[in-house]
Amino acid sequence: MKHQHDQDFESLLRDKGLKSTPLRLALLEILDLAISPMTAEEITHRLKKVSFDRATLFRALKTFTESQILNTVDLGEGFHRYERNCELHHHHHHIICTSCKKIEVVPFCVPDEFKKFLTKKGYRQISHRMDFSGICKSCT
Amino acid sequence: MKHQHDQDFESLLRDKGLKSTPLRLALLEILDLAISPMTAEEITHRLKKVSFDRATLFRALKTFTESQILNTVDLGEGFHRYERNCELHHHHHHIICTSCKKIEVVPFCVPDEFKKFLTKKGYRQISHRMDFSGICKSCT
DNA sequence: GTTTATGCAAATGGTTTGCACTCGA
DNA sequence: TCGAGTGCAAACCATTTGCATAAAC
Repeated sequence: MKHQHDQDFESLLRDKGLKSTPLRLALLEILDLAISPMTAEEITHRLKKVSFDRATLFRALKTFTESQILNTVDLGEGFHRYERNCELHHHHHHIICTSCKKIEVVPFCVPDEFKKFLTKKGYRQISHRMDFSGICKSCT
Repeated sequence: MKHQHDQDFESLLRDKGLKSTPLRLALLEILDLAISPMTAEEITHRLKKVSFDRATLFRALKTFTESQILNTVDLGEGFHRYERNCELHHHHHHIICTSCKKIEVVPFCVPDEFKKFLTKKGYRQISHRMDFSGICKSCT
């Protein structure tokens, strides 16, 4: 499985009705390779090559999230993280090490019964958030 | 089951090594009666009778959370909510209606296997967050 | 009399917005 | 060309902090 090229990113943007710009392509390149969800600041550091404005970055992150190109991840750190949202890498949850901040994907999701229960209670369009934290092996 | 009185709150504070002040007592009174976790703003409204400063409120909320008198709740709204943390009302999770913002407690928690799995992976002091959102019956 | 809590004012930090300009399609 | 995307500067908003004063124990 090889990485997507700029060309793929361009068609991705086109499919979503978004214009292709240097910042957006660079953003997709970085996030496509990321193993863990990245903060705006981490992204900024990796974007040194491309000139861009902070506001533009946040606008792009927001637009991409709305277009389902990215997921905005909240791990209770006081800021957001962003990750690619593609078929290879769909809905999942994380655990973050409270010491070294390493983030891993966790291989389970909220049990179906929970959703069923809430549906019976009359809730529609239910979604959930779940994340874990702890001290990882290396930090023990 | 009757509500705690100021006197009980005073001993609660004493037990935690905290000083008893008008604001703190008023805060405990309000939160002890609250059915859902409240925002700092909601609390401020209910505190009209007592004069206090915003910074002091946040300091009290922080102190109380550190002393386990309160839980700080994050439902991804962009601000925090606070709720009493007592034996009658321990660890639990919420669902918030995305339309009317009503919050309910949900009668389940993350399965034990999840924690076991993460423990086997080498994680210690694991904690979790889980919350739901959806459109409630009344808002359908 | 100490220690801790409070008020005031100013700062913080992530994120957003208004507006004029620029660039991609 | 024409609307979407960008840069700049300023605003936002929940929360925090420094510091001097005041209240609790």
